[in-house]
Amino acid sequence: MPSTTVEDYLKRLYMLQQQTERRLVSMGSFAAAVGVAPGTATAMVKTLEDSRLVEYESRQGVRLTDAGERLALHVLRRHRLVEQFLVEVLGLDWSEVHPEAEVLEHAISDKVLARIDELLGHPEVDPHGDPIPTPAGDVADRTLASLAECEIGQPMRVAQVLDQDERFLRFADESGLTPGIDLTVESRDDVADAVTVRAGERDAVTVGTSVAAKILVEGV
Amino acid sequence: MPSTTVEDYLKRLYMLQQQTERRLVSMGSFAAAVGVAPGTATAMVKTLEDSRLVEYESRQGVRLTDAGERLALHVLRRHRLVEQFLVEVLGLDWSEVHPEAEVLEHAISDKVLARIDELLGHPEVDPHGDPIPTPAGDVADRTLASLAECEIGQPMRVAQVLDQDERFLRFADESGLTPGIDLTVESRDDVADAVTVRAGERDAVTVGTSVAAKILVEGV
DNA sequence: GATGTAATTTTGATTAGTCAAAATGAGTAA
DNA sequence: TTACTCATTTTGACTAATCAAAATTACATC
Repeated sequence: MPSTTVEDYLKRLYMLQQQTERRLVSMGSFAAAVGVAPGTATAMVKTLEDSRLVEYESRQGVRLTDAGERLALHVLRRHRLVEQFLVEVLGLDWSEVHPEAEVLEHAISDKVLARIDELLGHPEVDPHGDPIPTPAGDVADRTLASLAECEIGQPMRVAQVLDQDERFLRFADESGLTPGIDLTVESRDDVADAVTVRAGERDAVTVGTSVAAKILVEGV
Repeated sequence: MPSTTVEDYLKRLYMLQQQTERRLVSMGSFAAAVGVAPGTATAMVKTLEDSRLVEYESRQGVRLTDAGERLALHVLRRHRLVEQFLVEVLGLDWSEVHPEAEVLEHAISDKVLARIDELLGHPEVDPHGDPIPTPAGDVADRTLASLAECEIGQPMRVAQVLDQDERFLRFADESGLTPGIDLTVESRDDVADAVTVRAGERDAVTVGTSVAAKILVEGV
Protein backbone atom coordinates (compact mmCIF):
# COMPACT_ATOMS: atom_id res chain seq x y z
CA MET A 1 0.00 0.00 0.00
CA PRO A 2 2.65 2.63 0.88
CA SER A 3 4.46 3.96 -2.18
CA THR A 4 8.12 3.37 -2.86
CA THR A 5 8.69 6.99 -1.91
CA VAL A 6 6.96 6.63 1.44
CA GLU A 7 8.88 3.44 2.18
CA ASP A 8 12.10 5.28 1.46
CA TYR A 9 11.29 8.19 3.73
CA LEU A 10 10.40 5.86 6.58
CA LYS A 11 13.53 3.77 6.18
CA ARG A 12 15.74 6.85 6.14
CA LEU A 13 13.97 8.28 9.14
CA TYR A 14 14.49 5.05 11.05
CA MET A 15 18.19 5.06 10.28
CA LEU A 16 18.55 8.69 11.29
CA GLN A 17 16.64 8.13 14.50
CA GLN A 18 19.14 5.48 15.53
CA GLN A 19 21.83 8.14 15.72
CA THR A 20 19.71 10.74 17.46
CA GLU A 21 19.03 11.26 21.14
CA ARG A 22 15.31 11.27 21.96
CA ARG A 23 14.77 9.79 18.45
CA LEU A 24 13.81 13.28 17.29
CA VAL A 25 15.06 14.09 13.82
CA SER A 26 15.36 17.64 12.48
CA MET A 27 13.80 18.54 9.16
CA GLY A 28 17.14 19.60 7.78
CA SER A 29 18.90 16.32 8.39
CA PHE A 30 15.87 14.37 7.27
CA ALA A 31 15.66 16.24 3.98
CA ALA A 32 19.38 15.77 3.46
CA ALA A 33 19.22 12.06 4.23
CA VAL A 34 16.40 11.50 1.77
CA GLY A 35 18.04 13.79 -0.75
CA VAL A 36 15.23 16.28 -1.31
CA ALA A 37 14.75 20.01 -0.77
CA PRO A 38 13.76 21.00 2.79
CA GLY A 39 10.30 22.07 1.72
CA THR A 40 9.70 18.71 0.13
CA ALA A 41 10.50 16.96 3.38
CA THR A 42 8.11 19.22 5.29
CA ALA A 43 5.32 18.40 2.84
CA MET A 44 5.96 14.69 2.98
CA VAL A 45 6.18 14.66 6.75
CA LYS A 46 2.72 16.19 6.89
CA THR A 47 1.25 13.48 4.73
CA LEU A 48 3.08 10.83 6.77
CA GLU A 49 1.56 12.40 9.86
CA ASP A 50 -1.90 12.15 8.32
CA SER A 51 -1.24 8.44 7.81
CA ARG A 52 -0.11 8.17 11.44
CA LEU A 53 3.32 6.95 10.42
CA VAL A 54 5.20 9.79 12.11
CA GLU A 55 4.72 12.28 14.92
CA TYR A 56 5.60 15.82 14.01
CA GLU A 57 5.76 19.07 15.90
CA SER A 58 6.37 22.09 13.70
CA ARG A 59 9.95 23.33 13.98
CA GLN A 60 10.69 20.65 16.57
CA GLY A 61 11.33 17.55 14.56
CA VAL A 62 9.95 14.22 13.36
CA ARG A 63 9.73 10.81 14.98
CA LEU A 64 8.35 7.49 13.75
CA THR A 65 5.19 6.13 15.33
CA ASP A 66 5.06 2.43 16.13
CA ALA A 67 3.28 1.81 12.83
CA GLY A 68 5.92 3.82 10.99
CA GLU A 69 8.75 1.97 12.68
CA ARG A 70 7.18 -1.37 11.86
CA LEU A 71 7.02 -0.39 8.21
CA ALA A 72 10.56 0.97 8.21
CA LEU A 73 11.87 -2.25 9.69
CA HIS A 74 10.01 -4.24 7.12
CA VAL A 75 11.75 -2.30 4.37
CA LEU A 76 15.08 -2.69 6.12
CA ARG A 77 14.52 -6.42 6.41
CA ARG A 78 13.85 -6.64 2.70
CA HIS A 79 16.91 -4.55 1.94
CA ARG A 80 19.29 -6.62 3.99
CA LEU A 81 17.92 -10.00 3.03
CA VAL A 82 18.18 -8.96 -0.60
CA GLU A 83 21.79 -7.92 -0.10
CA GLN A 84 22.64 -11.21 1.52
CA PHE A 85 20.84 -13.03 -1.27
CA LEU A 86 22.66 -11.14 -4.00
CA VAL A 87 26.00 -12.05 -2.48
CA GLU A 88 25.28 -15.61 -1.39
CA VAL A 89 23.08 -16.87 -4.19
CA LEU A 90 23.85 -14.70 -7.19
CA GLY A 91 27.50 -14.18 -6.33
CA LEU A 92 27.65 -10.39 -6.58
CA ASP A 93 30.39 -8.58 -4.71
CA TRP A 94 29.48 -7.01 -1.37
CA SER A 95 30.62 -3.65 -2.69
CA GLU A 96 27.96 -3.55 -5.40
CA VAL A 97 24.82 -4.90 -3.76
CA HIS A 98 23.66 -1.80 -1.92
CA PRO A 99 22.29 0.15 -4.88
CA GLU A 100 20.67 -3.00 -6.25
CA ALA A 101 18.94 -3.64 -2.94
CA GLU A 102 17.87 -0.01 -2.80
CA VAL A 103 15.59 -0.73 -5.74
CA LEU A 104 14.64 -4.33 -5.03
CA GLU A 105 13.60 -3.61 -1.44
CA HIS A 106 10.47 -2.01 -2.87
CA ALA A 107 9.63 -4.80 -5.30
CA ILE A 108 9.87 -7.97 -3.22
CA SER A 109 6.63 -9.52 -1.97
CA ASP A 110 6.31 -11.16 1.42
CA LYS A 111 6.05 -14.52 -0.25
CA VAL A 112 9.28 -14.12 -2.20
CA LEU A 113 11.00 -12.65 0.82
CA ALA A 114 10.07 -15.66 2.90
CA ARG A 115 11.54 -17.98 0.29
CA ILE A 116 14.74 -16.00 0.13
CA ASP A 117 15.01 -16.05 3.91
CA GLU A 118 14.55 -19.81 3.90
CA LEU A 119 17.01 -20.39 1.07
CA LEU A 120 19.62 -18.42 2.99
CA GLY A 121 18.95 -20.31 6.21
CA HIS A 122 17.48 -17.34 8.12
CA PRO A 123 20.63 -15.22 8.27
CA GLU A 124 21.02 -12.76 11.12
CA VAL A 125 23.21 -10.25 9.34
CA ASP A 126 23.76 -9.02 5.80
CA PRO A 127 27.11 -8.94 3.98
CA HIS A 128 28.12 -5.75 5.79
CA GLY A 129 27.27 -7.20 9.17
CA ASP A 130 24.11 -5.11 9.53
CA PRO A 131 21.54 -7.04 11.55
CA ILE A 132 18.49 -8.26 9.64
CA PRO A 133 15.25 -7.36 11.44
CA THR A 134 12.96 -10.31 12.12
CA PRO A 135 9.54 -10.48 10.43
CA ALA A 136 8.12 -9.23 13.73
CA GLY A 137 10.38 -6.18 13.57
CA ASP A 138 12.96 -7.04 16.19
CA VAL A 139 16.55 -6.01 15.64
CA ALA A 140 19.41 -7.57 17.54
CA ASP A 141 21.13 -4.67 19.27
CA ARG A 142 24.68 -5.62 19.82
CA THR A 143 26.86 -2.99 21.37
CA LEU A 144 29.99 -3.12 19.28
CA ALA A 145 33.16 -1.12 19.69
CA SER A 146 34.86 0.33 16.64
CA LEU A 147 38.53 0.10 15.74
CA ALA A 148 38.78 3.71 16.90
CA GLU A 149 37.95 2.83 20.49
CA CYS A 150 38.37 -0.89 21.19
CA GLU A 151 41.10 -2.27 23.39
CA ILE A 152 44.60 -2.41 21.92
CA GLY A 153 46.30 -5.76 21.54
CA GLN A 154 43.18 -7.81 22.14
CA PRO A 155 42.09 -10.35 19.52
CA MET A 156 38.97 -9.01 17.83
CA ARG A 157 36.67 -10.02 15.02
CA VAL A 158 35.18 -7.62 12.51
CA ALA A 159 31.40 -7.68 12.94
CA GLN A 160 30.05 -4.79 10.92
CA VAL A 161 31.12 -2.15 8.41
CA LEU A 162 29.23 1.14 8.57
CA ASP A 163 29.59 2.44 5.03
CA GLN A 164 27.89 1.34 1.85
CA ASP A 165 30.06 3.28 -0.56
CA GLU A 166 31.37 1.01 -3.29
CA ARG A 167 34.87 2.43 -3.27
CA PHE A 168 35.08 2.24 0.50
CA LEU A 169 33.90 -1.36 0.52
CA ARG A 170 36.44 -2.37 -2.09
CA PHE A 171 39.14 -0.73 -0.03
CA ALA A 172 37.93 -2.51 3.11
CA ASP A 173 37.95 -5.79 1.24
CA GLU A 174 41.50 -5.30 0.01
CA SER A 175 42.60 -4.35 3.52
CA GLY A 176 41.04 -7.43 5.07
CA LEU A 177 38.50 -5.40 7.02
CA THR A 178 35.46 -7.53 6.30
CA PRO A 179 32.98 -9.15 8.70
CA GLY A 180 34.32 -12.38 10.15
CA ILE A 181 37.98 -11.45 9.87
CA ASP A 182 40.07 -11.69 13.05
CA LEU A 183 42.49 -8.91 13.86
CA THR A 184 44.14 -6.90 16.61
CA VAL A 185 44.62 -3.17 16.92
CA GLU A 186 48.36 -2.74 17.11
CA SER A 187 48.49 0.94 17.91
CA ARG A 188 46.55 4.12 17.89
CA ASP A 189 48.12 7.54 17.30
CA ASP A 190 46.01 10.52 18.31
CA VAL A 191 48.35 13.03 16.77
CA ALA A 192 48.50 11.21 13.45
CA ASP A 193 44.76 10.58 13.84
CA ALA A 194 45.46 7.00 12.75
CA VAL A 195 44.91 3.41 13.84
CA THR A 196 47.09 0.46 12.84
CA VAL A 197 45.60 -3.03 12.75
CA ARG A 198 46.92 -6.42 11.82
CA ALA A 199 44.72 -9.19 10.45
CA GLY A 200 46.31 -12.62 10.71
CA GLU A 201 49.35 -13.01 8.47
CA ARG A 202 48.62 -9.90 6.48
CA ASP A 203 50.68 -6.75 6.47
CA ALA A 204 49.51 -4.26 9.07
CA VAL A 205 47.12 -1.62 7.75
CA THR A 206 46.93 1.95 8.96
CA VAL A 207 43.77 3.94 8.53
CA GLY A 208 42.50 7.33 9.69
CA THR A 209 40.28 7.51 12.75
CA SER A 210 37.22 8.34 10.69
CA VAL A 211 37.65 5.08 8.82
CA ALA A 212 38.49 3.12 11.97
CA ALA A 213 35.22 4.34 13.46
CA LYS A 214 33.32 2.63 10.67
CA ILE A 215 34.74 -0.81 11.39
CA LEU A 216 32.93 -2.42 14.32
CA VAL A 217 34.43 -5.37 16.14
CA GLU A 218 33.51 -7.83 18.86
CA GLY A 219 35.72 -9.70 21.29
CA VAL A 220 36.69 -13.19 20.17
CA MET B 1 15.74 5.65 -17.91
CA PRO B 2 12.18 4.80 -19.07
CA SER B 3 9.71 4.76 -16.20
CA THR B 4 8.00 1.62 -15.00
CA THR B 5 4.86 2.94 -16.65
CA VAL B 6 6.53 3.39 -20.02
CA GLU B 7 8.07 -0.06 -19.81
CA ASP B 8 4.64 -1.50 -19.15
CA TYR B 9 3.01 0.26 -22.09
CA LEU B 10 5.74 -0.94 -24.43
CA LYS B 11 5.57 -4.51 -23.22
CA ARG B 12 1.79 -4.59 -23.60
CA LEU B 13 2.01 -3.05 -27.03
CA TYR B 14 4.52 -5.65 -28.11
CA MET B 15 2.29 -8.47 -26.95
CA LEU B 16 -0.75 -6.99 -28.68
CA GLN B 17 1.19 -6.47 -31.89
CA GLN B 18 1.99 -10.17 -32.02
CA GLN B 19 -1.69 -10.92 -32.48
CA THR B 20 -2.36 -8.16 -34.98
CA GLU B 21 -1.95 -8.13 -38.72
CA ARG B 22 0.29 -5.30 -39.94
CA ARG B 23 1.40 -4.91 -36.31
CA LEU B 24 -0.99 -1.97 -36.06
CA VAL B 25 -2.77 -1.75 -32.72
CA SER B 26 -5.93 0.26 -32.18
CA MET B 27 -6.14 2.74 -29.33
CA GLY B 28 -9.09 0.94 -27.85
CA SER B 29 -7.42 -2.42 -27.52
CA PHE B 30 -4.22 -0.80 -26.36
CA ALA B 31 -5.97 1.11 -23.60
CA ALA B 32 -7.84 -2.02 -22.58
CA ALA B 33 -4.66 -4.10 -22.52
CA VAL B 34 -2.86 -1.60 -20.33
CA GLY B 35 -5.94 -1.11 -18.22
CA VAL B 36 -6.36 2.65 -18.55
CA ALA B 37 -9.02 4.98 -19.95
CA PRO B 38 -8.81 5.53 -23.72
CA GLY B 39 -7.78 9.15 -23.33
CA THR B 40 -4.91 8.12 -21.10
CA ALA B 41 -3.60 5.80 -23.78
CA THR B 42 -3.81 8.55 -26.40
CA ALA B 43 -1.83 10.88 -24.19
CA MET B 44 0.82 8.29 -23.41
CA VAL B 45 1.14 7.28 -27.05
CA LYS B 46 1.94 10.87 -27.91
CA THR B 47 4.72 11.04 -25.38
CA LEU B 48 6.02 7.66 -26.56
CA GLU B 49 5.99 9.06 -30.07
CA ASP B 50 8.04 12.05 -28.91
CA SER B 51 10.57 9.59 -27.52
CA ARG B 52 10.55 7.74 -30.86
CA LEU B 53 9.42 4.52 -29.20
CA VAL B 54 6.23 4.18 -31.26
CA GLU B 55 4.84 5.34 -34.59
CA TYR B 56 1.39 6.78 -34.38
CA GLU B 57 -1.12 8.01 -36.92
CA SER B 58 -4.14 9.67 -35.38
CA ARG B 59 -7.22 7.41 -35.50
CA GLN B 60 -5.21 4.75 -37.35
CA GLY B 61 -3.30 2.97 -34.63
CA VAL B 62 0.06 2.52 -32.90
CA ARG B 63 3.10 0.47 -33.74
CA LEU B 64 6.45 0.02 -31.97
CA THR B 65 9.56 1.46 -33.57
CA ASP B 66 12.72 -0.62 -33.54
CA ALA B 67 13.86 1.19 -30.41
CA GLY B 68 10.49 0.57 -28.77
CA GLU B 69 10.54 -3.09 -29.66
CA ARG B 70 14.04 -3.47 -28.31
CA LEU B 71 12.94 -2.01 -25.01
CA ALA B 72 9.78 -4.12 -24.92
CA LEU B 73 11.78 -7.27 -25.49
CA HIS B 74 14.18 -6.30 -22.77
CA VAL B 75 11.28 -6.03 -20.34
CA LEU B 76 9.86 -9.32 -21.56
CA ARG B 77 13.22 -10.97 -21.08
CA ARG B 78 13.37 -9.73 -17.52
CA HIS B 79 9.82 -10.88 -16.89
CA ARG B 80 10.33 -14.39 -18.17
CA LEU B 81 13.75 -14.94 -16.64
CA VAL B 82 12.35 -13.78 -13.32
CA GLU B 83 9.46 -16.22 -13.62
CA GLN B 84 11.82 -19.07 -14.37
CA PHE B 85 13.99 -18.01 -11.47
CA LEU B 86 11.10 -17.84 -9.03
CA VAL B 87 10.08 -21.37 -9.93
CA GLU B 88 13.49 -22.99 -10.29
CA VAL B 89 15.46 -21.30 -7.55
CA LEU B 90 12.93 -20.09 -5.02
CA GLY B 91 10.47 -22.91 -5.55
CA LEU B 92 7.31 -20.89 -6.12
CA ASP B 93 4.48 -22.51 -8.02
CA TRP B 94 4.11 -21.62 -11.71
CA SER B 95 0.59 -20.41 -11.03
CA GLU B 96 1.75 -17.62 -8.73
CA VAL B 97 4.85 -16.19 -10.38
CA HIS B 98 3.25 -13.96 -13.00
CA PRO B 99 2.13 -11.13 -10.70
CA GLU B 100 5.45 -11.26 -8.87
CA ALA B 101 7.36 -10.95 -12.13
CA GLU B 102 5.07 -8.12 -13.20
CA VAL B 103 6.64 -6.03 -10.45
CA LEU B 104 10.18 -7.41 -10.46
CA GLU B 105 10.61 -6.96 -14.21
CA HIS B 106 10.98 -3.23 -13.53
CA ALA B 107 13.44 -3.58 -10.67
CA ILE B 108 16.11 -5.97 -11.96
CA SER B 109 19.37 -4.48 -13.19
CA ASP B 110 21.27 -5.87 -16.16
CA LYS B 111 23.93 -7.14 -13.82
CA VAL B 112 21.51 -9.09 -11.65
CA LEU B 113 19.66 -10.33 -14.71
CA ALA B 114 22.87 -11.71 -16.18
CA ARG B 115 23.59 -13.59 -12.95
CA ILE B 116 20.11 -15.05 -12.87
CA ASP B 117 20.41 -16.12 -16.49
CA GLU B 118 23.71 -17.81 -15.71
CA LEU B 119 22.43 -19.51 -12.57
CA LEU B 120 19.52 -20.94 -14.57
CA GLY B 121 21.81 -22.15 -17.35
CA HIS B 122 20.49 -19.76 -19.99
CA PRO B 123 16.97 -21.15 -20.25
CA GLU B 124 15.08 -20.73 -23.51
CA VAL B 125 11.59 -20.72 -22.09
CA ASP B 126 9.88 -19.70 -18.87
CA PRO B 127 7.67 -21.96 -16.73
CA HIS B 128 4.70 -21.42 -19.07
CA GLY B 129 6.76 -22.27 -22.13
CA ASP B 130 6.94 -18.67 -23.29
CA PRO B 131 10.23 -18.11 -25.12
CA ILE B 132 12.76 -15.90 -23.36
CA PRO B 133 14.14 -13.19 -25.66
CA THR B 134 17.92 -13.11 -25.95
CA PRO B 135 19.84 -10.09 -24.65
CA ALA B 136 20.04 -8.98 -28.29
CA GLY B 137 16.27 -9.09 -28.54
CA ASP B 138 15.75 -12.21 -30.61
CA VAL B 139 12.79 -14.42 -29.88
CA ALA B 140 12.58 -18.00 -31.08
CA ASP B 141 9.44 -18.16 -33.17
CA ARG B 142 8.20 -21.69 -33.11
CA THR B 143 4.96 -22.34 -34.92
CA LEU B 144 3.04 -24.48 -32.52
CA ALA B 145 -0.37 -26.02 -32.97
CA SER B 146 -2.88 -25.95 -30.15
CA LEU B 147 -4.93 -28.82 -28.81
CA ALA B 148 -7.85 -27.29 -30.70
CA GLU B 149 -6.25 -27.92 -34.10
CA CYS B 150 -3.40 -30.46 -33.89
CA GLU B 151 -3.63 -33.90 -35.38
CA ILE B 152 -5.71 -36.47 -33.52
CA GLY B 153 -4.07 -39.61 -32.20
CA GLN B 154 -0.51 -38.34 -32.72
CA PRO B 155 1.86 -38.25 -29.73
CA MET B 156 2.42 -34.63 -28.76
CA ARG B 157 4.25 -32.72 -26.08
CA VAL B 158 2.88 -29.62 -24.34
CA ALA B 159 5.15 -26.69 -25.19
CA GLN B 160 3.39 -23.58 -24.04
CA VAL B 161 0.37 -22.43 -22.05
CA LEU B 162 -1.19 -19.14 -23.16
CA ASP B 163 -2.83 -17.95 -19.98
CA GLN B 164 -1.32 -16.47 -16.85
CA ASP B 165 -4.40 -16.61 -14.69
CA GLU B 166 -3.66 -18.31 -11.40
CA ARG B 167 -6.84 -20.38 -11.33
CA PHE B 168 -6.39 -21.48 -14.91
CA LEU B 169 -2.81 -22.52 -14.28
CA ARG B 170 -3.75 -24.52 -11.21
CA PHE B 171 -6.42 -26.26 -13.26
CA ALA B 172 -3.93 -26.97 -16.05
CA ASP B 173 -1.50 -28.37 -13.52
CA GLU B 174 -4.09 -30.68 -12.02
CA SER B 175 -5.09 -31.82 -15.50
CA GLY B 176 -1.52 -32.59 -16.50
CA LEU B 177 -1.46 -29.88 -19.13
CA THR B 178 1.93 -28.44 -18.32
CA PRO B 179 4.96 -27.84 -20.56
CA GLY B 180 6.96 -31.02 -21.10
CA ILE B 181 4.04 -33.40 -20.60
CA ASP B 182 3.41 -35.92 -23.40
CA LEU B 183 -0.16 -36.54 -24.52
CA THR B 184 -2.43 -37.35 -27.43
CA VAL B 185 -5.68 -35.79 -28.50
CA GLU B 186 -8.20 -38.62 -28.36
CA SER B 187 -11.15 -36.89 -29.92
CA ARG B 188 -12.57 -33.55 -30.84
CA ASP B 189 -16.30 -32.83 -30.86
CA ASP B 190 -17.35 -29.71 -32.73
CA VAL B 191 -20.92 -29.85 -31.53
CA ALA B 192 -19.95 -30.22 -27.91
CA ASP B 193 -17.20 -27.65 -28.55
CA ALA B 194 -14.86 -29.95 -26.62
CA VAL B 195 -11.51 -31.71 -26.93
CA THR B 196 -10.51 -34.86 -25.07
CA VAL B 197 -6.85 -35.56 -24.38
CA ARG B 198 -5.00 -38.30 -22.58
CA ALA B 199 -1.64 -37.74 -20.90
CA GLY B 200 0.25 -40.94 -20.21
CA GLU B 201 -1.45 -43.11 -17.58
CA ARG B 202 -3.76 -40.37 -16.44
CA ASP B 203 -7.51 -40.30 -16.89
CA ALA B 204 -8.54 -38.59 -20.09
CA VAL B 205 -9.42 -34.91 -19.68
CA THR B 206 -12.06 -33.07 -21.67
CA VAL B 207 -11.88 -29.31 -22.04
CA GLY B 208 -13.73 -26.71 -24.07
CA THR B 209 -12.24 -25.51 -27.33
CA SER B 210 -11.38 -22.10 -25.88
CA VAL B 211 -9.21 -23.82 -23.30
CA ALA B 212 -7.76 -26.28 -25.81
CA ALA B 213 -6.69 -23.31 -27.93
CA LYS B 214 -4.52 -22.09 -25.05
CA ILE B 215 -2.48 -25.28 -24.82
CA LEU B 216 0.19 -25.36 -27.51
CA VAL B 217 1.91 -28.60 -28.43
CA GLU B 218 4.75 -29.80 -30.64
CA GLY B 219 5.25 -33.17 -32.32
CA VAL B 220 7.36 -35.59 -30.36
C1' DG C 1 -25.54 12.46 -49.90
C1' DA C 2 -27.40 12.51 -45.03
C1' DT C 3 -27.32 10.40 -40.67
C1' DG C 4 -26.18 7.67 -36.70
C1' DT C 5 -22.95 5.00 -34.10
C1' DA C 6 -18.88 3.94 -32.04
C1' DA C 7 -14.05 4.78 -31.62
C1' DT C 8 -10.92 8.33 -30.72
C1' DT C 9 -9.21 12.63 -29.23
C1' DT C 10 -9.60 16.80 -26.44
C1' DT C 11 -10.44 19.21 -22.41
C1' DG C 12 -10.40 20.18 -17.66
C1' DA C 13 -9.29 18.35 -13.26
C1' DT C 14 -6.86 15.50 -9.83
C1' DT C 15 -2.97 13.23 -7.17
C1' DA C 16 1.83 12.36 -5.85
C1' DG C 17 6.10 14.10 -5.71
C1' DT C 18 9.22 17.54 -6.54
C1' DC C 19 11.92 22.39 -6.61
C1' DA C 20 13.09 27.37 -6.02
C1' DA C 21 12.46 31.15 -3.67
C1' DA C 22 9.88 34.02 -0.44
C1' DA C 23 8.09 34.32 4.27
C1' DT C 24 8.34 33.08 8.96
C1' DG C 25 10.12 32.16 13.43
C1' DA C 26 13.28 30.79 17.21
C1' DG C 27 17.31 31.52 19.38
C1' DT C 28 21.79 34.25 19.83
C1' DA C 29 24.37 38.25 20.26
C1' DA C 30 24.51 42.89 21.21
C1' DT D 1 14.79 45.13 23.83
C1' DT D 2 16.56 44.90 19.10
C1' DA D 3 18.70 42.90 15.44
C1' DC D 4 20.56 39.11 13.05
C1' DT D 5 21.09 34.46 11.43
C1' DC D 6 19.76 30.19 10.04
C1' DA D 7 16.49 26.48 10.02
C1' DT D 8 11.96 25.70 8.70
C1' DT D 9 7.66 26.42 6.48
C1' DT D 10 4.86 28.39 2.88
C1' DT D 11 3.87 29.57 -1.71
C1' DG D 12 3.64 29.02 -6.51
C1' DA D 13 4.85 26.26 -10.15
C1' DC D 14 6.04 22.01 -12.67
C1' DT D 15 5.94 16.91 -14.39
C1' DA D 16 4.04 12.32 -14.87
C1' DA D 17 0.10 9.75 -14.84
C1' DT D 18 -4.44 9.34 -14.44
C1' DC D 19 -9.94 9.89 -15.13
C1' DA D 20 -14.56 11.57 -16.69
C1' DA D 21 -16.96 13.65 -19.87
C1' DA D 22 -17.41 16.57 -23.95
C1' DA D 23 -16.08 17.16 -28.77
C1' DT D 24 -14.67 15.18 -32.98
C1' DT D 25 -14.39 12.08 -36.81
C1' DA D 26 -14.54 7.91 -39.60
C1' DC D 27 -17.44 4.61 -41.30
C1' DA D 28 -21.44 2.03 -42.26
C1' DT D 29 -26.19 2.33 -43.36
C1' DC D 30 -30.05 4.18 -45.25
